[in-house]
Amino acid sequence: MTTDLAPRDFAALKALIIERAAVMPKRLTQVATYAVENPDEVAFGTVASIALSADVQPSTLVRFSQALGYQGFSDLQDVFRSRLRDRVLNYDERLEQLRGHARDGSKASLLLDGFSDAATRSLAMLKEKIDSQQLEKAVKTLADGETIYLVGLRRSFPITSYMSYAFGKLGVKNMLIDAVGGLAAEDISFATPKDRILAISFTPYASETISLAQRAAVHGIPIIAITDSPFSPLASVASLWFEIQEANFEGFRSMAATLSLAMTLTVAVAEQRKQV
Amino acid sequence: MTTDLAPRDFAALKALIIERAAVMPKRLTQVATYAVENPDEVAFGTVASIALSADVQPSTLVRFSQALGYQGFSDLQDVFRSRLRDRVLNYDERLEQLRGHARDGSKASLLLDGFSDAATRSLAMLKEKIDSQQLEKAVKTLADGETIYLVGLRRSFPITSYMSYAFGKLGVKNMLIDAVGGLAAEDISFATPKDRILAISFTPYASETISLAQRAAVHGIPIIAITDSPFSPLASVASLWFEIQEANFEGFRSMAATLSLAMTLTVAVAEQRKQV
DNA sequence: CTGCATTTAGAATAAAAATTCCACATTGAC
DNA sequence: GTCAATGTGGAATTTTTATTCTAAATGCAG
Repeated sequence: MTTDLAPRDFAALKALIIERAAVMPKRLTQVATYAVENPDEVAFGTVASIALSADVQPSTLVRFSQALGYQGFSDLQDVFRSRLRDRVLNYDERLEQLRGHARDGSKASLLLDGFSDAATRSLAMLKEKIDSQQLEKAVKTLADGETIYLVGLRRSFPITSYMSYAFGKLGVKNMLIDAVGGLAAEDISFATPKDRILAISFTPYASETISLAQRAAVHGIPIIAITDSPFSPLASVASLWFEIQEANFEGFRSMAATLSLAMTLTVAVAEQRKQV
Repeated sequence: MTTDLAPRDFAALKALIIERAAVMPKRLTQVATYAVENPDEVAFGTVASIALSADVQPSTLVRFSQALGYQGFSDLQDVFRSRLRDRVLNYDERLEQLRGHARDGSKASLLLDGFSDAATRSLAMLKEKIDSQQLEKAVKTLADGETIYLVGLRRSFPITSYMSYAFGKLGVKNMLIDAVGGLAAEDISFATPKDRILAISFTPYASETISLAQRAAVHGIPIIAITDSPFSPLASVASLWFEIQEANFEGFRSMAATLSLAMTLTVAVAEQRKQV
């Protein structure tokens, strides 16, 4: 029984099990059937619990694993777990792969690959995370107001500045808050509960953004926030917030997902206003 | 420590963690954040592996679990595992949900899909179009200079403003040219052939960007350009230029590819400068 | 049926994991 | 600054879990 078999990914393992099941002794066939039909159980269970539920002895599971070329049951279980893990992301491996490329390609094109890869990943996550009802609600809230104040500094500033530009083109009254000359606080002091605030901030949260949002919340101005964690100080003051996790590469976070969401909000709000 | 808390389903648990995180001691907050951000890791890992990756002691994980009303870590882990188990079972359900979405035709989520699709497409094209040698050359040119002037208005301004921010963080001398107070022309008049210009412009080309670039070209200042066509007025004055075609949706062009290229240039230039 | 090889059950053992405990550190009230 | 209360790190302990081993059972060729 050589160990040169033992696939590391679930699809290959499943194929192997099905193929080998036919020529295995009785109890091992039983395990094979059980494993293919209850992969979740195999992924999460213990040797004892699976043995019980598949109606075999614990040792049979170990023998089964070894018959397939694995070192023991735990080894085989890893593959079953990877199936559940990979569904979402598996990016360390891909990053490693990217590093591998480094040798042939130039340093800069490696970076380009990395950054666009991170962006693609971010976009994929975005689709999964954003709830359409919440999105709808945010659009309505923003469209119902008068002036939309756009608050975002540092890394988030490109986003708000884009929104300001697009809103301008689309005829939506807005005010871009920037820190030039420390005027931020004054700019926003004109805001009333009829207005709306769109605040964007990611770790490490810019203190100006946070304090601005807090002040606005006290005055009863509705805040829509885009941030990266439920623990963000923005989440607690916002009337509604979106969580966006941007993939990062070499410590630089993508902005692709945030930008897509920002464009969506911008266009949707403009269209909503037109209809009224 | 009453046990009347301790939710059995993941959604409730997540909500509880988020709520309680604020009033928990330091290390427990740390675990809370980690758990919310890495639910897969918590589902699959062992106390030891999770502790390592969350940078706490194993015992902290147990204390955390108990603080939430669970008997121990294993008890809490069960709930994290249920999330992955359910996801597989809910597969059909989710598909149904998706169909539902289509029917109610949430306008905003259609937009979101459209914009993120466009972004993904742009990124795919980017990888094909950019030549690594040219990229390398652009990096070298920019890194060799003194001050890098970043020129981009309107739709391109978010890009240059991001670069300016990132260059600042990375210690690369740069000057962001914006149109505030019409100072653009003056700002750039200080530039010498030792400096570099990075100009970004897409149709319809902002006239200020073009004229600025032309003036700089006359003074012999090397220009690296990012634009969308060989016929762009930027292409003819630049010493080296990249063509980027951004996919668009409803007339709004993505910026994902441009941004990825911008990040690449930024980081690559900073690294190059460090080496010298 | 007899003898040999393979398979199996179940207990024994080894390994790994979770949990507890306690000394030390930190925080906040006075 | 001192004290008490609370929180923390790390080792010790307990529990759970995987693996190995052996005797018995089963199947199969002759």
